[in-house]
Amino acid sequence: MPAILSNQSKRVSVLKALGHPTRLLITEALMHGELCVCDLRDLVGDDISTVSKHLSILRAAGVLVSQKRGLNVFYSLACDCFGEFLRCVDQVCPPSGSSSLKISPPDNCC
Amino acid sequence: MPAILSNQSKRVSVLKALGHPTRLLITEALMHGELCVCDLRDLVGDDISTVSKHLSILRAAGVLVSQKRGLNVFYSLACDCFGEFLRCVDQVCPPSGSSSLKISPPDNCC
DNA sequence: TTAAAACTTGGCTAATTTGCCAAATAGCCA
DNA sequence: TGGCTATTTGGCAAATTAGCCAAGTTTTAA
Repeated sequence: MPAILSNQSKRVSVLKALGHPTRLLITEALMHGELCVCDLRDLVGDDISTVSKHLSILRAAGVLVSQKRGLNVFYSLACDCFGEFLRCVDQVCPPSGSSSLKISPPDNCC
Repeated sequence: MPAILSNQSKRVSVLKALGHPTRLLITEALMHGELCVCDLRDLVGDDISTVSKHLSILRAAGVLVSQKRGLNVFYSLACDCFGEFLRCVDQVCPPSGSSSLKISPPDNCC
């Protein structure tokens, strides 16, 4: 991976990293504070090597940071704005109906 | 696809839909107003069937809505908050260095 | 040192996603 | 109607991603 990513590529990395159920779950869990890899493995239930790979994707995207203490590696959110971010995601939302043609002006959204 | 998606699944759909360079490009282009499929094909340069599939992913995720007028189908953002959303994405960002261990408190982020 | 625990990495197969071409559909106009 | 344009859908091969096991690394502690 190149050291310098365009702003566009950075955005895509962040979005892609978070666009996976396990990785979103992990990231949401970390809103309450740092956790080590085995805590997260217990949370998601996958093999620990799978969890570790998810974590490295999130860290490479800049969503998480890690800190090694003793035998454990603790992961935490790289910034505090993740809650607001999720609210933003929820606002980019489907209008109450389905995903069909626009009929009325966007309703409950934003 | 089930009619009712959990909030979690909806978030993942939105993030996954936007986590692709072409789809992010399309969505950003639509911040300036609606465009039809062939406008978007000219913008991204892929085959029109590829563009159409990207658009249906974005629509299924609720990011875009479409409106057919005559021969054309015009796509536009489902809500106005996409600019703010992008600002949010940019805040969930890598600290200036690389993706390594946490050394100093998160700096330029948030 | 040896062992053990906590992670990460390598390697592999299965599943998913991408993107093209060709064919189908829908709407407009002569 | 028939032809033309715009778009969607089906189907396929190539590329990417996911997730498991096994092996390697790092740190602690006996």
